[in-house]
Amino acid sequence: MTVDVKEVQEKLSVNNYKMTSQRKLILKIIMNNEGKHLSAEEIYAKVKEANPGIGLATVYRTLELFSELGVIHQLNFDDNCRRYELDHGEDHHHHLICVKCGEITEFNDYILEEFEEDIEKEHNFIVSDHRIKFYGYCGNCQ
Amino acid sequence: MTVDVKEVQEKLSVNNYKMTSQRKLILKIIMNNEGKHLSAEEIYAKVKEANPGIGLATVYRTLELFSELGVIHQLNFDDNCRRYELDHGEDHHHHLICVKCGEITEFNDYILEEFEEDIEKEHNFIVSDHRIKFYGYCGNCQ
DNA sequence: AAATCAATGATAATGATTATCAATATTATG
DNA sequence: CATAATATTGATAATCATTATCATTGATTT
Ligand SMILES: [Mn+2]
Ligand SMILES: [Mn+2]
Ligand SMILES: [Zn+2]
Ligand SMILES: [Zn+2]
Repeated sequence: MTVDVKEVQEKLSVNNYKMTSQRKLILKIIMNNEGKHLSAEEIYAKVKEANPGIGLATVYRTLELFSELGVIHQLNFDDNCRRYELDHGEDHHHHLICVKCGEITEFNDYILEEFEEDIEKEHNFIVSDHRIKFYGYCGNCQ
Repeated sequence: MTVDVKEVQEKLSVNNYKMTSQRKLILKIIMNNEGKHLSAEEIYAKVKEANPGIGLATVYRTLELFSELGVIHQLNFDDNCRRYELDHGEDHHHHLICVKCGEITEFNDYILEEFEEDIEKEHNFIVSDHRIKFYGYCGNCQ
């Protein structure tokens, strides 16, 4: 379930998109910063280090495109900007959010299988994805 | 765990805030629209019906205040505005989000108790709250 | 090479939220 | 009661993340 450039290239071409140098760079930035949950602006800053000519609009467009293709997905940590991380499909994780310092910790998801089935039956709803956030106090902030 | 006006009045006065007519009206709008997950603008529209003189800023301020006091909490359904609902403390619920039509369905939360304990031990994190969203297809959209 | 289509960069526009500030209401004080 | 002090409000301006626009550039096809 690890994402690699080749796989994304495939996804792009299947959908008649091209792997441009800008898109490749943005992808690499995201891959090299797993667990950092970068925002568009933060990605833009890093992207400019490698290619100062790149435009902010391209970053936003690429993030939108990668989201559509399921390469990445958006996160919301209540800090009024969207954040992004690679979409690892099945073996995904969720987040602990420290309400004091804002630190984000990841934890693996493994418990919701049977719960999903209950939900599907009880509400006639076909679950395709889910997201869990725990709020509380990290080690430093207790 | 049902929220009522008197209780909120108490919370306000304990923290040296006053229950003004505007605040009471906004609270009632939210209480009379349980399950609707109104945004600030939507609340503003309903508030104006009863009191056309009220300002949008007051709505935002009041929502902020109520959030701080734990009377309500924010929701994010990925539609680029914040939505609000009463905070029922312990007996809370979570949301199913139809990715096709956007319908929101509520479901009760009862499974995460033991999971929380695991999390707390494994990550040295004291959980105070959590939020779950399931994405998928509602009955109409399957 | 010319024509066609996709992608980009610069920049303007949008829209939700926040900040400002003068006016008004409420409470405390003499 | 009158007045000072404080809290709240409404109007409006500012902010800032995100989107839209559009001319330019790059790639692909004929
Ligand atoms: Mn993560
Ligand atoms: Mn709800
Ligand atoms: Zn912390
Ligand atoms: Zn639906």
